[in-house]
Amino acid sequence: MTAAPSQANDNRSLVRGLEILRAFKPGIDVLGNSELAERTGLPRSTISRLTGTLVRAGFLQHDTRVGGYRLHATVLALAQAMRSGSYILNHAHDELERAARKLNVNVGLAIADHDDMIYLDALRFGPNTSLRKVVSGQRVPIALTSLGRAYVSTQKGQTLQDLMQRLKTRHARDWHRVRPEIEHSIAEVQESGFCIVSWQPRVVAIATPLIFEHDPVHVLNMSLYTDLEIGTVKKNLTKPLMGLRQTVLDAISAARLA
Amino acid sequence: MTAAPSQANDNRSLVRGLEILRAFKPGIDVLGNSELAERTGLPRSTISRLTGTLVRAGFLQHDTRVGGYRLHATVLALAQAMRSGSYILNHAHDELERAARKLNVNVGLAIADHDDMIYLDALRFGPNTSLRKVVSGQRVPIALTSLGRAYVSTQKGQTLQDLMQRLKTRHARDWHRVRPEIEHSIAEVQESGFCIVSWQPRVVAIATPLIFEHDPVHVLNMSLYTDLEIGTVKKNLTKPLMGLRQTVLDAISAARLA
DNA sequence: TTAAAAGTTCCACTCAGTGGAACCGAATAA
DNA sequence: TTATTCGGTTCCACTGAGTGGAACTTTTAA
Repeated sequence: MTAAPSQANDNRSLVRGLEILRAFKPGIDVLGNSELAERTGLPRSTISRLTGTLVRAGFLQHDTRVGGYRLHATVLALAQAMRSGSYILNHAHDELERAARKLNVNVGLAIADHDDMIYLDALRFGPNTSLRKVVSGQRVPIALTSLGRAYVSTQKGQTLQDLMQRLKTRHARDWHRVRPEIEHSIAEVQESGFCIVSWQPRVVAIATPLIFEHDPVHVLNMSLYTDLEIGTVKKNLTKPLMGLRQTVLDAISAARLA
Repeated sequence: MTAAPSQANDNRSLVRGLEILRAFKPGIDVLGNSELAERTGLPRSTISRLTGTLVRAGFLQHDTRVGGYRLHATVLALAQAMRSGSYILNHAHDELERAARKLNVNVGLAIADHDDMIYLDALRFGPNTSLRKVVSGQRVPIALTSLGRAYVSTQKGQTLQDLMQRLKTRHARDWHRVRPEIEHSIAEVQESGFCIVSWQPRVVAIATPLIFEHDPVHVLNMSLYTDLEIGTVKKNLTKPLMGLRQTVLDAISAARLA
């Protein structure tokens, strides 16, 4: 998994504790001490002590049924704090929702983390179009998604080199295929401001970066299940996406003046 | 704020790092190093090192505009992992949603943390009844809410003593008023399985605890904005709440057999 | 019952982390 | 302009917090 870049003069125990937390992902709900020891490569005694601390601090809970740890609700409170503090998200949300409803497509806003993009907000429509589900916090790989590639296109110089290097090591197996795709997307963005990717069958996604002076790059996307040709989707979604992009940018710069 | 119970042989740096993260809450979006130093009582140099590590680990981001730190999207991913791993939440959610829609009231599921309850799930109806908002991760005080008091009613012996002590120190100022209220709620739950509280004007809430063998106590609640007398609300919501409670319990024990 | 696995506790060693002080740089005041 | 304050980082000598191997305990599996 994501090779921990840990280095420099980082606080060792803190990094290790956070590493333990990050070992939990959707699908990996419960982890025992020895499992954690395996994953992190740390001695069992060390893990035992750290998990103890994490439990007392309210970040993990012990599930006696299965004899392992789970994330505790404290992380929900943190997430809530994060979301409520992101003014970009706050000012964009209503517009995203409006667009999603109107066009009946999935609309998302994401930000980069390591070699993933993380959704800050995602409005999803299932097969039954009226059902709406809001997902945030989901990770998707930078290298394979429109979201991620739109992000890559905003990077340059050494940062870009480093990023590409990370992507290469993560997708070593099929880098020969992925790399030109990424480069194609970059060109696409530079030319027209967005890129289109279909990384899962029947799902087509289109994304455009939002660049702010003092904030990290955000990326906006739309996606849908469809049998249509990618070209047709492009024709249909380009204007809405770029329109939404402008709306969001306006809303935010307007909010800046208050 | 919540007096850190830190003690035992906890890993010091880890506790401190987590403490920094927990310093962010809704309304406190940005914190600089010196502000953090003040809040935590740690020397500035120590804070500086820890925040550095937290940034490199992806839990904080530096906002150059205001010269401070914000929580980073990694915590969203953690929250997502936590939610998707909570089988109680997963099996309850659809039922909560159904009930909320049908009755047009707010429905929530929460769990205890220190002297707060944290919503795992909360389906909210604004003044315009069709608008639905899903909030999770919100904290509400145990001592003042139906949610919290229903939780207190499930504790006993030393655990209860400790909890009450914590509540007392937190609400020292009006403990003389709060304490009998809590005790009233406890009696209410023991007698009829739920309690009713109105801790904000025009908001009445009713809550009932869900107890599982190997899992922490969860609490289910319903609430609404109303001008009705509390007795009327009680009459209207008791059956729905206890019904929902049973439905959820059934759904979960059914899921256990799979 | 025995064997294996998971978890905790112990303890001597040592280096990771600490925090005071000095230093830097930006913003504000004079 | 220069002085001052404030927030932040870096330095460094000190030391006890944290480490990890080994021993021990508990649980699970066979």
